[in-house]
Amino acid sequence: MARTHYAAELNASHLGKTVFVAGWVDHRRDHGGLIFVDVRDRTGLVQIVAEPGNPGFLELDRVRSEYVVGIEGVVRKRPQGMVNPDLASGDVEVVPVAVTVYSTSKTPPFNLSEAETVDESLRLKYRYIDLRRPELTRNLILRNQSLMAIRQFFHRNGFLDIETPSLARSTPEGARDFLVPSRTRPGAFYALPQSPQIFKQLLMVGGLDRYYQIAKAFRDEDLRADRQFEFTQIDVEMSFVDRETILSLMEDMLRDLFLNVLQVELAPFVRMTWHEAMMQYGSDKPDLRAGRPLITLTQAAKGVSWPVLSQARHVVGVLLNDYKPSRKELDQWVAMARDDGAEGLVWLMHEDTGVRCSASKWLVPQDIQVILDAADSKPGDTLLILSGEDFAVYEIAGRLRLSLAKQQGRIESGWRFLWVTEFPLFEWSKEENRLASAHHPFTMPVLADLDRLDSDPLSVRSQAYDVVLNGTELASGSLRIYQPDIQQRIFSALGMSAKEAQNKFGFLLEAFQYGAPPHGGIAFGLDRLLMLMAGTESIRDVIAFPKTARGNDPLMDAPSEVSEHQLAEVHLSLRR
RNA sequence: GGUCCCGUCGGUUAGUGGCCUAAGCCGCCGCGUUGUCAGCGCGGAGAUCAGGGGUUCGAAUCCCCUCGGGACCGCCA
Repeated sequence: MARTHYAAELNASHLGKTVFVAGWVDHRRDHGGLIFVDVRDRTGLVQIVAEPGNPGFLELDRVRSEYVVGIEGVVRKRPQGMVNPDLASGDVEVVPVAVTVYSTSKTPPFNLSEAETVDESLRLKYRYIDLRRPELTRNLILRNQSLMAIRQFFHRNGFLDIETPSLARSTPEGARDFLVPSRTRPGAFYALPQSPQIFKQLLMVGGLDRYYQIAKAFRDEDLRADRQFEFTQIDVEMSFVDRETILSLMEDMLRDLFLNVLQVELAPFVRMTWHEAMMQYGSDKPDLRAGRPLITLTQAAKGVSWPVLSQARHVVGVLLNDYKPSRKELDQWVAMARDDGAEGLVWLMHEDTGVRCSASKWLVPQDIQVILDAADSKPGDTLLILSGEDFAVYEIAGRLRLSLAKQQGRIESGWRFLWVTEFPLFEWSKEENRLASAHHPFTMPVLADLDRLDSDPLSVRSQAYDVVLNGTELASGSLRIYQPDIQQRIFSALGMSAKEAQNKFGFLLEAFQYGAPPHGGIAFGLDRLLMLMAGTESIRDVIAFPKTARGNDPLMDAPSEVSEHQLAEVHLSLRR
């Protein structure tokens, strides 16, 4: 006999029907003459009840937690007062006609009901048990619903789902590659793609026009709560479009996703340039939920008598509306700012009767008034001020703003999406002592900035954009370079000789000589997006079989050693 | 590569130099229980205190190393 209903589907509409439910024993309650068994499947629970003389009584008497059972039985209404409002099927129960025990189970290594507190590596080792928990089951169902909605959206909009290789070529720039030794070409290696970036650009040259893929990407960098070695991207590329078309389409995609899966209507996304984001939030991924933006006080401070403020190139304020901190908190914040690299932190407590200020020795009342006015501070507010020569004071102020909001529970709820645009094209790599691409080397510069490519490359803006949600970077994209000459100039700005560029990206430069369309795209971190949608703290909660923070898989015990024979086949020997 | 935290019955916690023959709760096993749903009652089993080395009359407890786990910094175009 086969399953006729899922557990949580059963309700008063099935009264009197004979059904077949199957699943795992969640819990057994034995009253001697009366046995209750909760059967669990991926939808939830249903209660089975049997009295002595019931044809399934002896089987139900011997089942234990996590046994696998199939129950044919009749749905009946629970007696008066015995309804369980916490269960979807709580109005009814099933009286067995026949009970089959398919599998027994050893005592589970941890209690499913208190798994939240159990060491995660143990749960990963027994992931197949952990997955039976409603929370994880729900996350994987959410993942499936999301994938379906996303695929349908792209299908409706004329995109082609095209697969790209997992065995690719190692490329310079970017993250550390996962290498795969070649058997057929001794001493050579494939690399697992850090993203399908180059392939999707070649698809545009190939005329496929609108491409998307739910693709695995691989980066051999240290893991974090929101980072795994391998992760899933929603990868998109389009030809013959302007930036606006891409941004509004992707906004539609997310709106469609949230409406379909979470029944949430998203507000239009906020837009700001990278420069605005840095000035207002000290971050390229602002969390708009964490209170008001930073306040630039540089101009106002010019007039005060204290050189620490008046002479500083940057003076930034964090205003806490209607908050009166304790002395201990103030000291803690000063220490926090110092630890973060600030030279100091000045605080002003704006009270009805006057102002208390940590720098009252140096600031006359008139100075203080000028600053409070510039910050639009009202009595009851507290103003924190950082100053310095380096633009980094904005970043320090931004982190302070965020951690204070968290500390004080001032993070608002909601889905605060925004676009950050016009990122710098380059950033300075201290490690390699050269320019590096901020996004990737195929990003189109703002053409008006191109004449500064040699004289002031760090000021060159790019036509790149990010989607940010609640302080998390969800997606990154750009219009791409499709002109070989511009691409060559970028490579050389990155310190790559023409010969080197030819050697590493010759195939791409060559492709662009055979008719490259203008194109651009974006890639979303699907796991992070799902993590936020599921309301969890780690992307491991939305991945069926994740790895630990050190990149181990406790379930398969990967990575593992391999035999000498296997090594020899791929022409490797281990260094001692 | 770095900083910090953690490792005690199957799970989760207590124990921070002698009172530890290592305690509680959940789970497990046995008996009893006809309306439970975190079932209840009674009884029982279960721990070389992650591993190794050291200090000490004496170590779960202090020190060192290794292994494993977590968070963060670096890194993640």
